[in-house]
Amino acid sequence: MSESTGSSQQLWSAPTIRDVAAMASTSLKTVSRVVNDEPGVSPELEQRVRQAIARLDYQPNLTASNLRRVGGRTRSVGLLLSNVENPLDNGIQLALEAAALERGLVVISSSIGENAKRERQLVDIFTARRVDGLVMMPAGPDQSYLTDALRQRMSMVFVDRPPAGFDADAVLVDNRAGTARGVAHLIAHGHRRVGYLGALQSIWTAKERVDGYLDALDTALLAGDESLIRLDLSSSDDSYDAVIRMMSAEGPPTALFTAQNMITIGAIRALRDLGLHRTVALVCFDDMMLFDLLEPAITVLAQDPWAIGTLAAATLFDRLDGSNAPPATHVIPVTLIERGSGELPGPFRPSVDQVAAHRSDRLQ
Amino acid sequence: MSESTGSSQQLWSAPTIRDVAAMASTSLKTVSRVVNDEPGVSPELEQRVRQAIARLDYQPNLTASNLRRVGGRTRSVGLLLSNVENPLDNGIQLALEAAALERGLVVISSSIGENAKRERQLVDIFTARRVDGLVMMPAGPDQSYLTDALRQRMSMVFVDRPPAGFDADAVLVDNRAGTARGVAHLIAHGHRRVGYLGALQSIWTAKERVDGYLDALDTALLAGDESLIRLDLSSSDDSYDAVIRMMSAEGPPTALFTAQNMITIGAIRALRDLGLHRTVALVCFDDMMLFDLLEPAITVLAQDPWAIGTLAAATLFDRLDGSNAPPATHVIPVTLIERGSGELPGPFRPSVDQVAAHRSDRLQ
DNA sequence: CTGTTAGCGCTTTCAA
DNA sequence: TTGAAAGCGCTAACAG
Repeated sequence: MSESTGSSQQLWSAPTIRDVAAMASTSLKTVSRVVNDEPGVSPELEQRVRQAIARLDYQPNLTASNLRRVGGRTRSVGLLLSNVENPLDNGIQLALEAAALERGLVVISSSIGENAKRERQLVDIFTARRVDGLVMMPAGPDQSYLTDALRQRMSMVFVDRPPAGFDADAVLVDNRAGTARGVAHLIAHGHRRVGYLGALQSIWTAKERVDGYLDALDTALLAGDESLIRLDLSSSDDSYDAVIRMMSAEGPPTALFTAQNMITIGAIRALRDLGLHRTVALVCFDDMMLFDLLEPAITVLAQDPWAIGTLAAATLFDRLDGSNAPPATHVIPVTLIERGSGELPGPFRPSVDQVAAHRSDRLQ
Repeated sequence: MSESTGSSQQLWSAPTIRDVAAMASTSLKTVSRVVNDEPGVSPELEQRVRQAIARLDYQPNLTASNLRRVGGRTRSVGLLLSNVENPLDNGIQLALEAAALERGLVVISSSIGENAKRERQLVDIFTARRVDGLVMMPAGPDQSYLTDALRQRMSMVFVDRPPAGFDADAVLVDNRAGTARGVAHLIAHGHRRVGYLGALQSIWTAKERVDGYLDALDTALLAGDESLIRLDLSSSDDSYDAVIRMMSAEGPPTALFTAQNMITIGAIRALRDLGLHRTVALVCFDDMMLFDLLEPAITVLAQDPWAIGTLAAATLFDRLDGSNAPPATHVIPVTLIERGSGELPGPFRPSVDQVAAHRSDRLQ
């Protein structure tokens, strides 16, 4: 341990376990025992060691200890999200951090965006740091670059989107059934022309949701109409434009389903500007703060980020504890929250049957 | 490198640099050179080594390499936020992650909440992991547990709140002046009784903001009124109750200033329920998505999380690069965004002078 | 109870 | 251009 000459920090080095041992006039191993609360150190010696630790302001170097420790675990887990500014991602991060802290793990996180290359780059970085486990929301179309060999050293759990070309645990949401229910809700309220505004089709959830929309049309024996479907919207501005155009065209929809929160915001703006927000019904995938304070308040299919994050953490920890069960996929339900925008009536008065059918569906 | 027997992952170990050297029939050091792009390896040998790396799916162990490397940097930075679900925290995290990635650093993050004990616990955890730098939003009232010795090894930058009892770089926001400007805005619009709803006084920003409120009253030669001030609100429900009570009491305010986003949400709900949202003016600290879509739209003092995070990152990197300048505090301005709720007129018609004064103030 | 020796995976130093 | 040896800070295995 050398003193700083006062210039840059590199010149100063942290006290090591040797410095402590020297100051306490004992051996390296004894200090190690004290630091790790291992038994077999006399109270007097322990006292001396603790004093030396305090005096030197010694902090054990966890990365060095992990190197030799059995199993070589770093007690860290990686988290690869799409975008920390998204409420779903936040909730998952918060839940994982809470679960990890309880277990003495730290979370290393980074945002991928929707970029396959960056996904691989970040997986490499995390692998090089030897995280014990990885929770990820994959961006790329294919995860076959992940190998079984890698899985041996790093447990992996996918959230929100399943892996492709690689078999692993996943915690998903019932995008398809949820969307179908939301669209059925609009149909039950008398709508026959329901517009659909979807996100980038490269995203798995986006594809599932369109399928759910088509399912609902099928179930109601309604024909799909190309002019009512706009996909690959990547911002609220995209969505704004799409809604303006769709509502201004021939045979506009009487209701809209927006498949993601940024798209929803653009749609709300557009409906306002057209003066149609109290006329055209709206159901959205993803809840957001303040949706309940808009007029009309927004009817949504709400996901449960905390549940997703908590289940992902539990699944990961099972693997870390040595579970060898075959990979499983967990699906978390979404909740339809009726607030007004989705209950604006359509031109076809709902029959008692339809409403009843819808009600019983909801109870299920 | 031993094969797995198929049970648990601990039995399998990752290929090491030795395995690669053996397979390429060369020495350890040569492989190291190839991995680190050091010069002095013949093309043929390099080729052999790269093949072995690919065949073994070798990934260098970064933590092991950092152990011996000069300076001993782990190329990681810690981020301690208050709450990842807060938009300000998100923005800072996103900006820091982006800056860190560009520099080849990873970000280890965790949320403190408003708990001083947890703050220290997390600082210890990050110290033990030898992060090169730390960006933190302190929760506790005192950071004197941080030492100069520690600073030598771990650069520190505080965001949103300054450290107490320890001198370090900080990136703050002009909470006091910003709040004063927001309150002056209400006064200029004819209000004399402005209610104030504030967060936990244990939080530095909360204290600054009350002071700003009092400053504005002083400047306008208005007397403060205890019944118009509610502090230590910790949730939107708290805020809701406080507003209901304040508006139902004798001599209610004609305008409100809410000092934080959750408090704002409670206040908006309360005003709605009282049917006063088009009557009582409202200016808020912190912007949120959808504030512009409420009726009336919400006038806010907006912070710039990206600017805060980017500046914090730049400041931290300066230190990592060896800067020894005395610690500096940077203050980022807030922006008043007029949207309607803050421009609802009060009982005292503004004089031309007042409006003019206010306008020129805004230009500054 | 205490200490010694070896070695984790890698970089450094220095010699060939 | 290449490699052997030493050692980063710590724990494991095995002595005393």
